[in-house]
Amino acid sequence: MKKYTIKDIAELAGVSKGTVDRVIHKRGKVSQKALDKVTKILGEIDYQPNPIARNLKNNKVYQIFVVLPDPKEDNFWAPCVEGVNQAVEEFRSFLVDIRLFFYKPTSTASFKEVNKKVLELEPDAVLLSPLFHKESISAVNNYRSAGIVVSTFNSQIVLEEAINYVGLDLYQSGRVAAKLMHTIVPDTHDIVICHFDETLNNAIHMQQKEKGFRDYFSELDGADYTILTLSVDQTNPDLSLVNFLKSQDKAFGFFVTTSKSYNLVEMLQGQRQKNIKVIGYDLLDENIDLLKKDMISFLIHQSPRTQTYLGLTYLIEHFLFNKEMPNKKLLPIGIVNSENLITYL
Amino acid sequence: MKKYTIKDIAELAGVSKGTVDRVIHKRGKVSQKALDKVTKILGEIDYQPNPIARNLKNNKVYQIFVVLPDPKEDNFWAPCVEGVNQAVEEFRSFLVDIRLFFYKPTSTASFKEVNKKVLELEPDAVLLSPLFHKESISAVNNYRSAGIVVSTFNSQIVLEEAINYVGLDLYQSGRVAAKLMHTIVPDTHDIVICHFDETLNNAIHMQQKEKGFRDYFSELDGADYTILTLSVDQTNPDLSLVNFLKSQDKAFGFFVTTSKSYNLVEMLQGQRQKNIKVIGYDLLDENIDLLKKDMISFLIHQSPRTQTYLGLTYLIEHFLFNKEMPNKKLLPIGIVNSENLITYL
DNA sequence: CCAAAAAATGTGCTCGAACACACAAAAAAA
DNA sequence: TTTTTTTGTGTGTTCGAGCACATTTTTTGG
Repeated sequence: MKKYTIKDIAELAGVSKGTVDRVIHKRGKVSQKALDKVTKILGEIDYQPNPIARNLKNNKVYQIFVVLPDPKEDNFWAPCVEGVNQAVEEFRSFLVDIRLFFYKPTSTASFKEVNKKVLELEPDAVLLSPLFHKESISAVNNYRSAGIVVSTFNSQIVLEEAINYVGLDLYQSGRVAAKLMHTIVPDTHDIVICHFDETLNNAIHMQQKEKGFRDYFSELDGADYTILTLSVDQTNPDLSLVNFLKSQDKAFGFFVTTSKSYNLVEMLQGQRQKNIKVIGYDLLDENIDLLKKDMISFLIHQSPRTQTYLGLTYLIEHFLFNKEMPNKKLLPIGIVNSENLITYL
Repeated sequence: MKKYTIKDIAELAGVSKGTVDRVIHKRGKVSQKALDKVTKILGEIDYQPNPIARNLKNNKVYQIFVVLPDPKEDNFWAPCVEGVNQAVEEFRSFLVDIRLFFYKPTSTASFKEVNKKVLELEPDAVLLSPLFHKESISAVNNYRSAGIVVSTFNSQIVLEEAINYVGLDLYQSGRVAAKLMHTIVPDTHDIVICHFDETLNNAIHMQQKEKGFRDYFSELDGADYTILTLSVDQTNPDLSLVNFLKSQDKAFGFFVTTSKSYNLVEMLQGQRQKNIKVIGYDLLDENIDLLKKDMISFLIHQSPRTQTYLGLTYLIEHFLFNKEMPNKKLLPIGIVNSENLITYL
């Protein structure tokens, strides 16, 4: 349990702490004889440099910038800001400077602009929500060539070199929804996958979720579900399919791939159909309300707050304490009903 | 964003750092004039002592001992040990010494003995699983009068002074199970609450869960469920009620309040009754197996691994970085089905 | 009024790692 | 052999907080 210091090693090897330091950091200027002596000791004991002392001398304020959509434009991002604030609070007395940068979730131009600005400010690390796939890859590459550490959250992007990611396995979350649907809805119901979004930003998101959902049912045997896909552009809602559904007296199960379940429920609420089950994503106030009223059966929790909080924590502890960062942290896919809801808030 | 040091304050107030130190730590021996000057500056700026520098001088190896049931006796505790190991790994290079102490979950004598041993070793903190209520209170009091910090996990005990706790709200977890049962089982089914345990250690546990479960249904209107309670002593299983259930051709929903769902399924599997739904606790291998086979509908995850990991993290960061410990950390009540299972492992 | 006691204040060292710099020893050039 | 250069080694300082101890200032009592 003894913790060795550089001084201890120096004494054991019969050299000075400067020499030990040079050996450890491979700074050269060490004779073969001295190198052998120190290497021998290092092999015998388990030397762990004291990360606290190391950082003390460093005495550098690490700048970590968080880039994400403006929660005023889409409330889904509000908990992410809370997660950031929690990290700020928790590391207030440490030498870190965390700043928030918002972009418009509907504008790739805004995304580019904000990333350009952040790049010019030369932070030590960026925690990024890579909403736009192509632009994100280019942004990440820019950061990297400037020697800036990049972590991502909420949606995964694929790059040659691994990139840190904190978030859900979206494909699997689709499967989770499917399993829940299968549990609460018999195959006499038709199942509708709903894509709700202002634009097609979330295209990859939604595709991954749909794929998981459909895969689950196609792997099923002994059950015959009909599964439809419905895309709704919120700004100009094409109600034809919805109207069709309303006209039917059939029972339905809806899987909403975005946080906009409440929109679907709104659209359907004129017609009081009893045999409708809705499964969606995210604990927005509007969704919570409907979950409590049993008009939504389950919500899948993407833990937005935890995503930014954890992402930041990993970065901070990496810089301050030389801790290793997991390069992929997949969060538990939370199934939320009206009763475990409060434990997630 | 500027981080002030004692030296900064000393210069601003026109005194020496020694005087500032005496003011901050209220060590006295300071004139009214100097005190006023320093207090004024302290009021103007936001001084946060650098926790890293503080701890450097301290240079103390903190001993934190974990007391929990032997996982060899009850496999439920194995993930707790993993959580401990994760914390050990993560803080390897810090000045902490974490040790495990096991007691027999069936023996209060063993519990007492282990706690006595730990008390004599005088650690700085103890993370305790307070399985036996009365004995736990006495153990906690002993630790406290010896100036040892105590945190608890997995089950809550009530004391005059608040005690740190990391774990589930068990009452609420009962309600979650009830909501799930209500979602998947119509009121033509009878519902059976099953208490499985070797001894009655878990009495409080199970009572809290049962209360939550029953409360949910009694608050329900427009549905008429019949709810029975079945206690099974595993060492000498009284099968009378089980036999009764088998003889019936009715459909049932079972809520198992312990991790022993697999025992129930075992007992019932002779009679292939289709209309049986089981909801239980904990991701034991046996339960996981049945969850995948759809013979258990949902498992409630108590996050044993996270409980010890978080409990330790709080203690370590409290000692090393003067971070505040939340005195009650209620973890999310995880609803697990066959698809989100892997995200919890 | 002055010495002694008491109170107030400042200085200096420690913790461990990191690195600059000074110095010493060996090797190369004169 | 002497003077440079090169290479190797050790010493000393820094970071910020905390506390022991030395020093200065003020107060008290004879």
